[in-house]
Order: sequence, then C-alpha cells, then structure tokens
Amino acid sequence: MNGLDTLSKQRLEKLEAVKQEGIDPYPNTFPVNATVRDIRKQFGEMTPEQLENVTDRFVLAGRLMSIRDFGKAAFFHIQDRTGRLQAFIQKKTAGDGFSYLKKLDIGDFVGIKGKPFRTKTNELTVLVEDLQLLSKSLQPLPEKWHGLTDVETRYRQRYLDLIMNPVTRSVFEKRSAIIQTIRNFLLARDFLEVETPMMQPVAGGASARPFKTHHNALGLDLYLRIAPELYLKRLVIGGMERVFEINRNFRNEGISTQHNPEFTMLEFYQAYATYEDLMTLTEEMIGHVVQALVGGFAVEYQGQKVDFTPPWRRMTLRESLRTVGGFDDEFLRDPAKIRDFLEAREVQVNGKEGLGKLHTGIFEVEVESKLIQPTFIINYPLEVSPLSRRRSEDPTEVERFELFIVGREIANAFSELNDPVDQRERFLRQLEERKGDEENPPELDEDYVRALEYGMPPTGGEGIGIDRLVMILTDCPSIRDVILFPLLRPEKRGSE
RNA sequence: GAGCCGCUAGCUCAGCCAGGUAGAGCAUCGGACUUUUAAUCCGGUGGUCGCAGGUUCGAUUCCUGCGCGGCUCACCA
Repeated sequence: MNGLDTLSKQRLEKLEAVKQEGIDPYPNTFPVNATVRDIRKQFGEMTPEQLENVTDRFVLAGRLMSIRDFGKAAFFHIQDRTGRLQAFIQKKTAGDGFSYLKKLDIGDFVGIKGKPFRTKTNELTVLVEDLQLLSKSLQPLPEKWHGLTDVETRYRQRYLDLIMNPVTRSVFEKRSAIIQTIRNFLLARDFLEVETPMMQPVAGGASARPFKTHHNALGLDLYLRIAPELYLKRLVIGGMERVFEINRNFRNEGISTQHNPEFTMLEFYQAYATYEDLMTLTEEMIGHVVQALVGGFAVEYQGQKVDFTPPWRRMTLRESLRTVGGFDDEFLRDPAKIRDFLEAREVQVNGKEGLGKLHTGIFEVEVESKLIQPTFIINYPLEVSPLSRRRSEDPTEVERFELFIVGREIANAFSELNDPVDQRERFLRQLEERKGDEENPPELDEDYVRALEYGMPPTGGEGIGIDRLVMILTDCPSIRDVILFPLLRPEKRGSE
C-alpha cells in the first residue's frame, strides 16, 4: 500500500465513524448568512471590548485549512471564496461540536455558527458555538507552508491550485474583471455582442492551421474556427454596424508561453470607422481597462515598467525597420540581402516571398521584441494583408496596424477591404500560394465574397488577444497561467 | 520538431558528481496540552527513487531509449 492509499484509507475510516454516529457526511443544504469578507468588513476595525457586546450570531461555511488542537480547545481556519478566517472552539462552550472537530480532516467542508471576538494576539476570530461537517474530503491537501508549487500539478489539477494559491484565484478574478470592463466599454458605445460559428465549413479570417471535425448526420467535414472575422463582417453587411464577439479561437499550431491551441479573442467591427479611429479607440479601451484594474496607467510586467498613458507611439512598419531595427533603405530594397539575413537567423524562406513578406520577416526578428511600451506599427504590406483596404497614397500597402506591448503582438486591426472584386482576386492569389498544403486545403469562402457583393459599408475591424492582454495586466509569464485548463498531454496513470 | 533542465513519501526538498537498494520538514496516526497562528513536546506509519533496458557482485546514483513537464529556439501573416 502506498502512502496516498494509507492517507485516503484513514479518511474513509473517519467517514465511516461519522456515519456510525448517525451524521450525514454530505448534507444537502446549509444556509449561510455571512462570508469571511463580511465578518472582516463588519468587525475588522472593532476593539475587543466592542466585540464583546456583539449579540448577533453568524453562520459561515468553508473548507477547513488548518487545525491547531490544544486538547480542550482548538483553533482552525476556514476558507471560503472571499478568504480565510480563524475560528476558535472549546470543549466548555461547544460541547459536542468540539469532540466532532477531532473526527474531521483538513480539506473537509464545515459550517460554523458563532460570534466574532479577538484573541490575545488580537486576531479577529469566530468563537464557535456549533460546528457541522458539510462535505468530506478523502484526498490530503498539499502542505500548509510551501503549498503547491509544482507547475504540472497546478495546471493538471487546477482545483488544487485554486485551493492552495490565492494568487491563482486572484489572476482569474482579474481576468473576469478585464473581460467585463471591455464588454461594458463596447456596450456603452452601442456595440452589439454576438456569437458566430465555432464550426465552419471553410476556416477563414486568418492563415493558421485549423482543427478538423466532422458532423455525422450531415456527413460534413467542418473546421473549428481560426477566427470569427468573416462572419462578423457578414453581420456588418447585414446592417449590424457595430458588433463584437469575445470567444474562443482554435489554431492547430505549436504550444508555447504565448500560444495555447484554444485562446480567447475579442474581435469588433465598426462601420464608418477607419484604422485611425480604431487606434484612438484602442488607447481608450485598454487605457480604461488598465485604470479600472490598477487605478492608473502604470503597470509592471516581469520587472519592466509599462506606461499606458495615451497617446501611444505610432510608427510605420518601414520606419520601425529603420529606427528600431537599424536597417538602411538600400538593404530594405534588396530582397536577396534580406533573404540572406533571414537565413542566417535560421528563418525559413522559400525564395518566393515578396519584399512585403520579407519586411515583416525581419520585423519579427529584429524589431518586435524591442517594442516594450505600447506601440502601434502601421501601414503593412498588401502581400501579408489579404483582408485589408489599400492605402490610397500607396496601393502596395494597406491601412492596418498591429499593437505591440512588452515585445508581443496584442492587437491587429485594419480598415476592412470592402471591394468584392479585389477581395476575390486576393483570395485566389492566396489559394495559389497555399496549393499542395494538405493540412490546410485551400478553399475560397464564396458566400463571403457574395456577401461583399451586396455591399459592405466602409468599416474598421480589430482583434485583441485577451489572454496576452491578461498576462500583461496580471504579470503572468505564461499563457497557461491565465487559462484555467491549458492543454497538456494526458497524464499516464499508474498501471493503465 | 531540436537543445538544455527537471521527475525521490500526500506536499516541499536533500541524497546522485566520486555506485553498497533512502533521509528531513510539514501532513498523517497514537499520547500530552483551554488564546494558538509554520503552535509546542513525546512516540510511530508512510517510498517498485517517472518507466523500460544496459553496465556491474551490487544502480535512486553511471549509460541508452521512452514518458510527462518546464525554459529556449523553430513553427505560427
């Protein structure tokens, strides 16, 4: 028998002992009337003398996190969704409840009834008059001092991570608050929140490799979406002039600290807005989120100070290649030299790339990681932007920006291409480039082109990677720290 | 996919370099204890050292392969 079997067996025996006494170890309900936070808020400032005059009784419930037993009295902590609170129970005043505690284990859920007081060391504590088991725990919790630090266990058994690490809970509370703030910001600007298909016959709107699935009754192959873009723009065509969706995208690519196969994206579209308007809106929206979260514009990420005070730096891609990347114009005009440069950095080139693709290639290698403060990089090559409107000043470029913070791409936006003829040509060129890719069979979304043929108003659209934004605002180094259940290989269990 | 690092009790970690089949703290079990808070004191239980091979009289330790994880790179408009 291994140690865990021993510990669980002991707990099962205690469970049986409790049952023998006619106690239900899994009672159905327990009406609480206070949380730990309530008690702290109401009594945290009171003196011991004031607390003595409290006549109200409070009913709390939570997980038993520690016990310090003194024979005829004991201290323990309970933890609920709002925090931890100490309780004190003594034989003299709690009688049966006291002997009952001895049968419980750390990890069990308990309900307590009592009143607040202060101990000799001045800690706010509940003097317990009644104690009840609410749910038995059969697995031992990690140790009280070091807690749970093993990252693999934290990801695989997130419930344990949440029980043991308040910081983890806090990250996900902040994540929820960030998303709520964004939602409210957009709703206040008359955007309509919508949901579009996760399962799509043609995986469009980005160029990632999709996950494939199958609908049995229809005998239909489908893809999990890599982006909602083409559907959201159909809605703009349909007259929903301001729409947004916050939901999952799925990309069948490698996993890293920046990439999870399913991740959350905000996409929004605003008719009669240009990419210029969206830059301003982005500053306002993210600025608003940062303020709501930290009460200012200053954030520290992994030891780097990031200042979100608007306006943020705006720079064309070419300019960034010159000033940040240190490339001169002669180099930037010479595809052969750029190819050599990229090959020297072990970046794969196939010789077919145009200058535009090569420029974004060296941007990723030499510039991206240096953009620490929020920076809009604007005016991308047409070649790498099949869904964006051309710049009237230079039709080889498009009205597009990407937002970079701490060296990472956080947002991608453009004035949308609404010329159906141009769009069809660009799709066809894309199909030509992708020919022979078995994982990502090229297909043209005919219905999307047809929709454009009905007419789309001039529109600005943007996507923001929510997970990456949350990482920066919660100081998390890995995307797995901001996704409750990140994808891991299945664990191999025992003898199976 | 590649390189590097890790995997020892429920948890957090020693031990491995210089091979002799394992230790600590916490948790847990028994005992003492009515204001502790990493409670304290006394005494116990608990491990196929990630898995499989190899070398060796003998492997947690050395070698090889595999698994899982982490980081970096690659991939990813």
